[in-house]
Amino acid sequence: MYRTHTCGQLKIEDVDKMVSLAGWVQRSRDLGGMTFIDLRDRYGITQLVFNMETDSALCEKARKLGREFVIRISGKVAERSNKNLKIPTGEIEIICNKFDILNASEVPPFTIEDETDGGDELRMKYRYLDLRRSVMKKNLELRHRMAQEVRNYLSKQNFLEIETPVLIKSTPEGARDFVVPSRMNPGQFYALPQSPQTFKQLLMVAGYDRYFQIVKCFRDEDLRADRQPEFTQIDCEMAFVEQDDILDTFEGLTKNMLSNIKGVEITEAFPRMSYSEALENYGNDKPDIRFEMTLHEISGLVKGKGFEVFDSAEYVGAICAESCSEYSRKQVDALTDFVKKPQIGAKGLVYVKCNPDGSYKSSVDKFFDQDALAGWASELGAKPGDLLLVLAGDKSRTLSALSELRLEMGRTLGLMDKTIFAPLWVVDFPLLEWDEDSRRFYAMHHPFTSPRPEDIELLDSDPGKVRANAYDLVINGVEIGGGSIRIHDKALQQKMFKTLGFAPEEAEAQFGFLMNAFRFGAPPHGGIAFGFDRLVSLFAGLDSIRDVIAFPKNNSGRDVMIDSPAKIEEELLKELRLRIEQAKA
RNA sequence: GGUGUGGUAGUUCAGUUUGGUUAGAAUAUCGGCCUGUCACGCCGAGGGUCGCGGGUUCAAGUCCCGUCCACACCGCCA
Repeated sequence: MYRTHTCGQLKIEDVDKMVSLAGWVQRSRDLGGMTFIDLRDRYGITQLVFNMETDSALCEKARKLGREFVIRISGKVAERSNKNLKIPTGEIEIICNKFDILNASEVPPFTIEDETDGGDELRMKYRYLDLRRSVMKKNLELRHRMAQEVRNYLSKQNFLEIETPVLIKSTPEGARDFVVPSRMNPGQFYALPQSPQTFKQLLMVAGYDRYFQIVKCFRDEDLRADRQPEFTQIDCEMAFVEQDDILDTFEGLTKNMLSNIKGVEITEAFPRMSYSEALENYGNDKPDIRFEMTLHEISGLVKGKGFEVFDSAEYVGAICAESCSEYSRKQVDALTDFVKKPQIGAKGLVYVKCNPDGSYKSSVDKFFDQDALAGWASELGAKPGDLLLVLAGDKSRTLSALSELRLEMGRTLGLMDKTIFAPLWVVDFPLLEWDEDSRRFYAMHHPFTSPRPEDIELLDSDPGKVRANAYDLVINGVEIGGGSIRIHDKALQQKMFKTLGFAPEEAEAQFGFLMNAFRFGAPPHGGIAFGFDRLVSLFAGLDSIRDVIAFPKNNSGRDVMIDSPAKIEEELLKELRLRIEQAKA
């Protein structure tokens, strides 16, 4: 037996017990006459003590132990004369009488501490060392507990966890697929699922009316801090339900998780906001409602005063930053630079300082008198001491720039408290999105999303106006999940494919399996999927999902630890009947 | 595909604006001293392809061009 206890286990009650422990040398403090060693395992840290007077040979040996050596020790638990109340085992130490080095360690390339000196790249390359740090351990423990909580909650609600295949087929629409060549079927490829979408719908047809799965999904698109090529979803589907049934069920799940994991009790119902409301008031479809500072259109108030920028703009909108009227020239310039960044894309920024004395000072005083500016302030509900920030231009770009500006101000003013959770449902998404490049409509959610019944007739006349039975769960400005009521009728599904520009044969070839299933009694159904990595990182208070994934990939989709993706043997290519076309020099 | 930031000791960074002596700090490592430390302390030492390639110059970490890598973002992500 390697050990009798773990390094987080022994307490003052265990004094005088003879124990053995195994773990890693976290740090040693060599005082000459005696040496202390912190021994670490998954469960904690226990201090070992070696004394020259008691056993000089053993103590000498202990002095030579380096960081991250794996050792096994035995000794007697003793009460410390100087207690360390900062750690759970700080009242005791082990007076060692024997130890073995199970494995020595080279000096690690970075320190294994909460505040490590290692940069991201190095931590990724030696991920197994990074994961030894207790902050990373906490993240993975949180992830585990959250997964358990999901399984418990949904199982109690009669959901069945059913696995779906990973080798499936590529379909048009949506993200790029990762593909896997088939050796037994030369020239043909499997695709990895972007989500188990069609399979869970087929499970509904099969009568498994409540399905869930914590499942890997794959999308071959460019990455971000919150996007990995492979990521995990809490994927669900329910039959014989309407939108409210799904929202209620997953609102329950979310509240339960917040309560049991974070100790955050939310008693009232999550607010529901339409997609168009979200755009008008927040400038995007995933509003962070931890703070107000909503967008206000003031086009009507500003036109026709001879200020060309406003007169020629499709949309003029503003936000009100509370208590910022004392902003210096430098601070306003910094905000102007912020909105003029290419990613934001505004041409400039107009400000109005609502001075504490009730007067107004703006960058457009030449065109607007005090009364006009007072009118703007009143529209935005601004008080003396506030600062109005105004952007103008074409509507969609200006809304999104105002949204970015609002978030920037929220960050600056400290309004984004990570311990507050502000969830809401965004509903009534458009069914379709026009794409200018390919001159056709695309499904905003996916091609199986049901239009709202009252909008179905618009499918022929004005497809862009059709609203979908689709919904997103947004928490603190992060899109945590989304779903929809699906089409369960063959004719409507065919009509949908037609609107998306699929020829009937094409639709049949790509999605015939689903439409065939709809011929045999498909129940009304719908579902939702939560981004599990995002949910965990939100609960952990992190901005990147990489720290809640044991072995993530970098910005370019590479795993720098195992160095993948990588070339494969010529022999293997041959077997797969694949030839690599060399990139042009 | 694009925009921005960065790449200097094992590591994290300063130094680059304005080219000029032997490229610094912290931390880690190694050696010495130290019997109650817990981020131990004190003394000392070693440690550099300034990402890579080219150019300008008497002289390049510093200026110019190219390139690679990392990170953040835009496009993209049903």
